[in-house]
Amino acid sequence: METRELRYFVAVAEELSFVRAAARLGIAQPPLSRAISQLERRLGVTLLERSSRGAALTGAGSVLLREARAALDAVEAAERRTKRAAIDQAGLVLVTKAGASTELLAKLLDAYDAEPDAVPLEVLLCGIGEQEPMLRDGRADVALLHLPFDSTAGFDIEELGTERQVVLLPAGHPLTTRTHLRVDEVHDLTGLPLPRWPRRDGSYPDGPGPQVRDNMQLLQLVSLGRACMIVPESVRGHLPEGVAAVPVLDAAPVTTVIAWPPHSRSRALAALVRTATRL
Amino acid sequence: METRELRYFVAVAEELSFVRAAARLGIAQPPLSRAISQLERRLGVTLLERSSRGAALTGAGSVLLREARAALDAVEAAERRTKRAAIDQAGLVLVTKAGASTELLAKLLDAYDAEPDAVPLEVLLCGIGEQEPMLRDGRADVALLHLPFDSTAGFDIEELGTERQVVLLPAGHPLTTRTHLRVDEVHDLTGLPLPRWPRRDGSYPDGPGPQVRDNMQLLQLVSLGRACMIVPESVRGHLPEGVAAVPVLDAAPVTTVIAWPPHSRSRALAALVRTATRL
DNA sequence: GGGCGGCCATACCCCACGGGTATAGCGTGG
DNA sequence: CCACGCTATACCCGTGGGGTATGGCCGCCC
Repeated sequence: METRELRYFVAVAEELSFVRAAARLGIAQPPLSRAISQLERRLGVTLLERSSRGAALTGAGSVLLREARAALDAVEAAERRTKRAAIDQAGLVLVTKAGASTELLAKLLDAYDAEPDAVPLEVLLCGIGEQEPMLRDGRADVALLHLPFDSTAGFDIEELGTERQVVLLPAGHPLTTRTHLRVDEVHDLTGLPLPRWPRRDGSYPDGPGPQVRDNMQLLQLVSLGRACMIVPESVRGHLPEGVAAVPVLDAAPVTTVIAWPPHSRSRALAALVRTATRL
Repeated sequence: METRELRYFVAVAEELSFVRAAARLGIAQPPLSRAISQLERRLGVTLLERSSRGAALTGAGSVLLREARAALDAVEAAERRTKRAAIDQAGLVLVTKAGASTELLAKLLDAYDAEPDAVPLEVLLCGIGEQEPMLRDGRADVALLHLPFDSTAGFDIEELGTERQVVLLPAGHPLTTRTHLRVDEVHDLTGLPLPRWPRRDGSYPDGPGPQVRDNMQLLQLVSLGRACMIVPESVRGHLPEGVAAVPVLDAAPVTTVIAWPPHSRSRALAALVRTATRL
């Protein structure tokens, strides 16, 4: 199988339409139909059920969609990492969620700068759930992830620390006088729904609660009395006016891990991980 | 980058010769030279230093070799898993080292057969270090690995158990009267060297000790008084005549894990893992 | 030191295949 | 029942991947 075939199939499988997929790929529809037919014939497998109103994935097609995405990520990573390896002063790219583990990140950057074989370290702050694909397709070399929110599937990891969670409430809310809360008490807060975060495709789940895209929005909504949110304890250091935090004793503790693609052989990465685990 | 280009590059990088690589690929040498040149030009990176006596990898070339192997494994896995998904009665393929964890494996097979959503389970016994590539390129769905010998890099795992290690000695050897030994005592056994196992490419490391390829050879050599070997405790149940086992207290304990490729969505696999962890 | 052999690059040719246009077949909905 | 939208088929063209022949370069051996 050639990567071109995989790209074509992924386009069709995602669009569920040969016409739209062809447009997205910048080619005409007939060659695309032919390419997919050839792929099916070579594999000896039916990947799509065609109808006069589009296409639907078969079971094998769903498998190939998942596997093809992974394979294309690997190819893309190969290209990116090779290009970067050719640059003399190539540093490391560290990616983490904006606003998370700021304390830890600052300490890590400081400590790493003091290391003997440190290289330039580029810090990339991204949104929810974007770190994993970046690590997988080579846009980043290393990430700070937060269990149980992020998946570490397929990466090497080291745990850096665990913290309890707190609920962010508007200052002056009755519950801010409490020394601690339970999860079910937080869910029962009428008038203070949990916000809705975007899914990977950018759409929002249904339900009550305001739609938020980043931590600034979240903090503002909390201070306005429109939402509450359970977050790791470490954000307490950077709370704006109008937002209070109360520990939630039975919320799942959050573990911060440093993650990198398996089989890495970079000295610089090893030094960074070593530094992180010694913090 | 197309997989054809990656296959070509891997061949050249492994052979360090355009002529031999072309022969291996079944094409003529000039098209291969051209393909690699095109790849380098498109990447804007020099991958190989040519000389009149062959080729040598640059730094970027080594990176691409590693990454290309991973990417090709992913593509191959995509193809294999898609084909298997199209077969109705596709079962699971479990791979483990021949002669290891026999006890555990037997229990697992029994227990899994009793599961409600069990599927046909094919057991593949392979040699040292072959499980990881098989899992990575889709020849197997799940593996029993043994830490710290096998690498679990890039896989999802669950621990199944830990056991101490014993040293296998010829029956009648003076040390067989001891109730336990230390690692340094085993290494000092003159006349009973540790055997040499093949590396991934099939060659053997230098040093004393007989060359062995599998457990049968090993046991025979031990019973002949030509070698000793530190192995997990569970092999004690299947020792032939002429081989004795003595616990080695400070040898690293061996952890058996069940491992599978990340992002699996198979019910059957989930059931197998669940069964294994409940043993 | 010169001829020789092995290796990679260049030059040139050919055809297979990827891509384009035109159009047919077909199911659906107004 | 027709019109629309989707996929499949037919046919053409050009690129580029593969082949052979050959040249240049370097180390080796006589």
